[in-house]
Amino acid sequence: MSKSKTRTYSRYSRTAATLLGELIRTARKRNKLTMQEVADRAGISRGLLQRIEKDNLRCELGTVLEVATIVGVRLFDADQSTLTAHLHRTEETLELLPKSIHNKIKAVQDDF
Amino acid sequence: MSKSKTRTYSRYSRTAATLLGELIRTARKRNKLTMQEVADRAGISRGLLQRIEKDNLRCELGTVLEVATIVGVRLFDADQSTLTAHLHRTEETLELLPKSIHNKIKAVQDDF
DNA sequence: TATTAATGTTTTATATATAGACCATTCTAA
DNA sequence: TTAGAATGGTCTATATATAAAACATTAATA
Repeated sequence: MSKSKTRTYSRYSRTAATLLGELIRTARKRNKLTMQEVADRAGISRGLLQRIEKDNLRCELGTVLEVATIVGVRLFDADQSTLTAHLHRTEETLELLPKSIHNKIKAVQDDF
Repeated sequence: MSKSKTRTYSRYSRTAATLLGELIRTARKRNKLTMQEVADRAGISRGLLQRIEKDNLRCELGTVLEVATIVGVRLFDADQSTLTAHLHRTEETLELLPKSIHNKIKAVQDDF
């Protein structure tokens, strides 16, 4: 259950989500696509696309990514091959890092 | 209901989600943070963070953004002020575009 | 202006993500 | 090596996102 009703998001997350939604809407219009058309291609309802282009924090990441891909908005500003290469490098880096983190001292570092 | 059980995602979306998850995991380890610690800060369960760092297509966009922010992964590779500026520009662009798209000819353009 | 399509919005039933508990396994530090 | 902690995975109840339909409003084109 939890108090998920009161879940809040940081300002950065909210701004990022709003920007992503508006980028999607702009790209859709640039491509002269109807909301219904994009929704059909993405396999989602028009209502959901509505929310994605507005306050899209409470949507599945997968559907947002799918819609973004359809209208041509690239999350990482990179094409498939670049993305794959980036992925490989990240996996190599991950190999070098410890499998698990052990924290004896509960260091509170709210520096972000 | 729909056939959501069979929902599929494009390769680009899957790669992007995997990359995002691994970037989060890498950043978390770099910051010497336990999964439990990050989950607590984000206000989510450890199990959900597990999925976010793995196959995170079926998670809320908001929680993914929140976790990314906490460990220092920036979706748009930009800080708050840059993001806000970008948002304003996008909104100005949106103003110039037509409010609605009218498509008489159902042009099928699967060029992405 | 009139007509038609696109968009905005609400409601309800349903599918599904999430929390939380639990247990197994793997890793780290002593 | 071993003890404790972190991680991986499963299960169930619940909260919530989603689809679909309906209707109102707004905008585009003839």
